[in-house]
Amino acid sequence: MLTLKLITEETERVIKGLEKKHFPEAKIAVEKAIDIDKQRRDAQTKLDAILAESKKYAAQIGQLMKAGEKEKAEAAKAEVAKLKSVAAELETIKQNAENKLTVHLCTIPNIPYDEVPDGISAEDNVVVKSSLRECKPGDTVGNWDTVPSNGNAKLPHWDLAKKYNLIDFDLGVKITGAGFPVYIGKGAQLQRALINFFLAEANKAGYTEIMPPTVVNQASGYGTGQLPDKEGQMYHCEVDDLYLIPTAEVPVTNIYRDVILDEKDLPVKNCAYTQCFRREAGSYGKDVRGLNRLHEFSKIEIVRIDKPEHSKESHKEMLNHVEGLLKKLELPYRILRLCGGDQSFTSAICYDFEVYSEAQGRWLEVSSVSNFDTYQANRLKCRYRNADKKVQLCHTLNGSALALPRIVAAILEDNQTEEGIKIPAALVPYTGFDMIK
RNA sequence: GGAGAGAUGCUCGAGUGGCUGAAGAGGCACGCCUGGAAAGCGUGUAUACGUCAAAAGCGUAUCGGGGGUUCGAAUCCCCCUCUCUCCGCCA
Repeated sequence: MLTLKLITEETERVIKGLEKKHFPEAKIAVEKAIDIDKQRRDAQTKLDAILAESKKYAAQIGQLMKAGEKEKAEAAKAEVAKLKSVAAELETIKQNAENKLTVHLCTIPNIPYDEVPDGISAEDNVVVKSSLRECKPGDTVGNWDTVPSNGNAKLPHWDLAKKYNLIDFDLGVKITGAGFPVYIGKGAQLQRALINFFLAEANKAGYTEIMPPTVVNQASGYGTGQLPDKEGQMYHCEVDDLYLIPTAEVPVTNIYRDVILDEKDLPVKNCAYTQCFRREAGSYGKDVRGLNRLHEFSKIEIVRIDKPEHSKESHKEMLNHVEGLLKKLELPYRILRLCGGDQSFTSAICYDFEVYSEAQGRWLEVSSVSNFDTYQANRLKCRYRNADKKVQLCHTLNGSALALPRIVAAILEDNQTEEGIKIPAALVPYTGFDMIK
């Protein structure tokens, strides 16, 4: 959530930012936050004064009792009793205001950086780079050319998966349900190879590998912002009140919940492979066929915690890392800078990576690399002590590097030949085979 | 799952109702001392919120979390969480 300091000190900038994100009634929301905060502070100021007074009485009573002045002590007790009833009232007001404020702040999204382009929908996202052609300023998803055919990509991956017996979607339905595919033989090996490849690349780039739990408690869900609003998107184990993680971001970022880091420990660079679970309630149709949208999938996530003045540099490094992966996999890709309206609730700036699937005739999103500025850290209470010993909020960043299913889809579709499916050279040391026949 | 013990600051550890945000030790930082270092000596060493234009200062809260008793709680009571020991079960 946004800090109150930012909202009260830079109100206009916050409102403008929210408008860029096409958040409805930005001004009202901001004013409401300021108003509740004022109620909160008023209550605390009054409450503190009363508590201070009753503390003084309490100390006096102690002295009087020792001195044996019972009557005076009783009189003081009566005074405290009066103060206490007022204090209880103020305490309730303060608590209510605090709760209301937190709930309200959770409904206000992060504000975008200046570099974030204006725009409402995915059509307005700016294409900043592509492996297919030079990009000019002003290139957007909406005015992007159609991709020329490479001539050999005919079958979509769900047909290829069947043809080469790599993935059995029906078997997944039998065992669990739609969206839980069963990977078989070389299909399974390809998964394992990709996981190892992505982890090895991340390790090379200096990320510390973490293997976290894939089930988390409520506090963690709140920490990274999945709760309360995206509750319906997570699988919930009700008996134990635990949630299956939708991304490794949740457990890995929550390592730093309620933590004060030392400046010398920054940037923190972690990576993690986990299975990810998403209910994807309400998404059906052709866009979700095959591997395009699953309830369970594998993903390698990179997470960084950094000091504010270095986070943009960190973000750049993450973008380069992800781009490097796509280059090594020889997949046609493009990088989008998301516009204000299409950006996620919590990010200050976000780049999406898409790979082109010729057989499907569409771009598939394979990674999102975001800088959350202090938005997530504020909720997490992830802070660091700077050189002046002052405690301040960190910046948090994360990105997929990478999510497997759509990468698998693209590898299968884009590399299909008469002889079989060619495995990208960089991956062969990990698969142990260079063709799927 | 059953029985018992416990949870105090960066760490260890004292504290069973009254200036205790918390003794003492260690660590760390800074200063003195030294040719340099060690030792020694001195000083400092939580967070949040409020107040203030701001800093200083001051106020309030916090001894696993929540609630209660009391004029007053780290200390007493209740609930929860976690850790340890023993038993049971088990990859």
